[in-house]
Amino acid sequence: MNDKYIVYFISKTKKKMNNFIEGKLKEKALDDLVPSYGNILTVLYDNDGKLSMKEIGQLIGKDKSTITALVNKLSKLGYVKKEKGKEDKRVTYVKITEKGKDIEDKFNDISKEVYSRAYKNFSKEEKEVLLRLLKKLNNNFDLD
Amino acid sequence: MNDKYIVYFISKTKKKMNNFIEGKLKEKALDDLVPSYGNILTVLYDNDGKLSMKEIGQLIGKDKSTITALVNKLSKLGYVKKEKGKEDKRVTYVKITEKGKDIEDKFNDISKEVYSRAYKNFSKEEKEVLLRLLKKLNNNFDLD
DNA sequence: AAAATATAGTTTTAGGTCAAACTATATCAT
DNA sequence: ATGATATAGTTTGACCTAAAACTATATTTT
Repeated sequence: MNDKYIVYFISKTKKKMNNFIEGKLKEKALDDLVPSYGNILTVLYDNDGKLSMKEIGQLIGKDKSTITALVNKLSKLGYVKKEKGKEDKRVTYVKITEKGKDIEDKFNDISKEVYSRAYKNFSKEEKEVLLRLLKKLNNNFDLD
Repeated sequence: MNDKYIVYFISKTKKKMNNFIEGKLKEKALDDLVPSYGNILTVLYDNDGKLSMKEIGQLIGKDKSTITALVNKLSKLGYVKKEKGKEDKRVTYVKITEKGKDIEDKFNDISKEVYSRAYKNFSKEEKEVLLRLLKKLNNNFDLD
């Protein structure tokens, strides 16, 4: 087993996690949603149902133009709505709708399923080590 | 630090690795290439410069239609050429060209830079643990 | 041997993602 | 205060990726 597999495994794992989440969304009849939309709903749930476009981008780590595309889609589907800021008119706030709130439980279930699948057969210690080393790996690519 | 960050970190790390490789490709004046093309060249270098489309797909973990697109691009750029199989006419072989061979050294350099950056400040033991746990994580998403 | 099935690859179509150029608004410098 | 700069978002265009439908060839079944 060679060092070079790190890139391969990261990439492969990411794809598998995504596929897993997609499958769960289908199971729960949320088939108009895909994982990236889920990310946005999740950060909204975690932040009183309201965030600016920029904040969403920072929280889910995607480019602002991507956020525009995703939020517009989510808005068209009725899960969120956009609202111009009153103090600062450059800002656009994204607010969760009733329809969006209605599926929060399903999302939490999926989250739990993802993490329990991910950490199957992991001891508490292994979980901590993996997360610590992964964070370190991630930080290594920040230098200059 | 919460369990749920595992998905975020995997995803973030993947993107950063990709950006890093892209930067290196630009540095070395290989700006007509992007990381996914690099993967194909790398597996060709590792396999006597000749593989079928299907084998490439299995080795780099991408769908066959993606392989068609990438190999066609690489072929248009002159780094590889396609050749119909003689025994089995369904098979298409991809062979590396002289131009493709010429940049092998640069690729190996980039590989080394990626791994040494990834494992900066990692002890030998930490490397092994990370790879082992990552592999386990990856396998967990295979179950049924 | 003919029909059914499997396999390799391509085409089509669609979606996520980002960089760059752009618009609108806000803040800063002088 | 006004011109320069910064910031929030959008638009456009490009690329990677994959699913589904399709073509061509090979293998298996009967």
